[in-house]
Amino acid sequence: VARQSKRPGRLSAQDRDIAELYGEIYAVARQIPAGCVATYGQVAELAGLPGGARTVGRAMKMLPKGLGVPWQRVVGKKSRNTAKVNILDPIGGTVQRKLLEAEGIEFTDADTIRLDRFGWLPTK
DNA sequence: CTGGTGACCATTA
DNA sequence: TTAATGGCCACCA
Repeated sequence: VARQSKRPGRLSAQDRDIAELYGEIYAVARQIPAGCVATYGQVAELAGLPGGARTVGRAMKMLPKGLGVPWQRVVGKKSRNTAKVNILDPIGGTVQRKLLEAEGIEFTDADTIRLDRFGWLPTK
């Protein structure tokens, strides 16, 4: 199937446009209540992007300031029941932990959060 | 187009 | 538990 020679409109993620995609991601992130965290994969799934965790990460990276999106509440997954803040990240760095602690989130380790205590349970 | 990169994740050893 | 591997998908050179 020689379909790629045309480059129609890069519809990799179904038929959603990129801007709409990021808008959806930001909309989901805004729904995370203070004092809770959600994983990248969780946000991706709620935004209609199963398996698009990296896309969420990229959306957060390019997040414009002043949009009111609580980026600090989107964290990486460590194990089945824990999430982690990447302290080594040059963007969020240690700032993310301070912001989360200011919202009442407690760390069980230098970079670990227990999801059974602070994980966001979406109100289906 | 190709190839490399990464605010990720699941699986395997 | 950690480390390595493969997959994922948008972005960039």
